[in-house]
Amino acid sequence: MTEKKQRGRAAPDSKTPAVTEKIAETASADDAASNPALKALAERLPLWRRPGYLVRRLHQIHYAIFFEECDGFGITPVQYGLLTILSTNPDADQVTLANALGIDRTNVADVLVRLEQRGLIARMRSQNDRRMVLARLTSVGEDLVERMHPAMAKAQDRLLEALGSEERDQFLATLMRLLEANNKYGRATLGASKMDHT
Amino acid sequence: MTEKKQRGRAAPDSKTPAVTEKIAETASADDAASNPALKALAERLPLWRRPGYLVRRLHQIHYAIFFEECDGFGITPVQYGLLTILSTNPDADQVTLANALGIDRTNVADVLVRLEQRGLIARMRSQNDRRMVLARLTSVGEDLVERMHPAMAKAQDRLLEALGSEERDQFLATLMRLLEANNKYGRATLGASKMDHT
DNA sequence: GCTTAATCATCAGTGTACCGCCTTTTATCG
DNA sequence: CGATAAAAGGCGGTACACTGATGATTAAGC
Repeated sequence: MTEKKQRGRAAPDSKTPAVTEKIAETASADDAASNPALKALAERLPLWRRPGYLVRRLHQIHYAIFFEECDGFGITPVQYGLLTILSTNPDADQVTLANALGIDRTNVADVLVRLEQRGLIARMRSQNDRRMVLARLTSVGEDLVERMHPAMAKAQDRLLEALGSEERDQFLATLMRLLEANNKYGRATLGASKMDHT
Repeated sequence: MTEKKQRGRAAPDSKTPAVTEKIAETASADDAASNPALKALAERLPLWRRPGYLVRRLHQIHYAIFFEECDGFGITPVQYGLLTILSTNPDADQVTLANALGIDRTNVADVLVRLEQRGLIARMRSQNDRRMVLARLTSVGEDLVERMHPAMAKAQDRLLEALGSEERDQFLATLMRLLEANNKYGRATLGASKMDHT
């Protein structure tokens, strides 16, 4: 029955099993509530033991902390990441930026539009290769990157402040190891190592 | 022109410097490219050393792996998380679900609508408290939770398969520690511990 | 009982993130 | 040189994630 993809990922024709009949509020409803097989499954691998779930939660917490520290700048973590890359790699095209940031190229375009509207970056077609649109910081953008850096750094610190320095280092090392081992997923393959981040 | 909020989030009045003037494509552009102060900042705390950035990347990788393993089911990680909670807590209202999942209540409503359209859950107003909308799995939903569980579990394993068992345990322990220490962010305060997840 | 406050759901709006398809431009091959 | 392939950007669509505001219902205080 295929059930197709979800989440914009493909799914040009998500018809799904075509079941829309409401449950009868009667009969089997109660069995449903206490299905022992399901309970056993959920207990064997509960939410809070699924690494993917934990990582998603931590990601959201970082967002919250970031906004707490960086309120007033009106910049999101992704936007600041993009600005950071532009600060060391001016005149980068969107594919390069996507690889460096590890996000999708269409998403990079979206973010760039917002940053351009705010006057933080400027975009123009490359003269060498007229397919490419190059982006660079404006002086306003440079200024903002600099002024906002302490707040951003504070947010990074706060995310891990519950850990001892040893555990923190270990955690970061493991994170980097995982990223390196899985650096093949998504439309953007994370080519950060190709840039001068050394 | 105020530049409004970002990302819907707070910032009740983040007016930011209110700059929208485009750069003149002339003059100071080249200085921008090689601003030494910015380069120093970026080198002091590059992207790949920012825990928030690393966590975001890992989160995305989990998504990619999840879809690889669970393709054909058309279920996202969040959707499966919600179904998992419903499998042990039938007839939960949306606020309870939001707290258990650690996501926003409006988001829970969105996800529930999609799951209902696919016939995996049923929703109805509570008779005791007519403000609440209760959700429960349909038999189709129960079936899917069960059939999909191995693929989901495989995705969880694959995320950490690059680690040795000791490092994996350490990583999970640290993740849980961080979540516990930061269990106060976001509109959902993560009341998972209040539910029967033990 | 009536006013007020709290709670739950929903709507509108913004931002991130991804996919598939299409057009333009460049590179490549015969 | 002309056809074809490859690369870059853009568009439309879907799913998450959260804020703020509004309306309905319940609970609390008088």
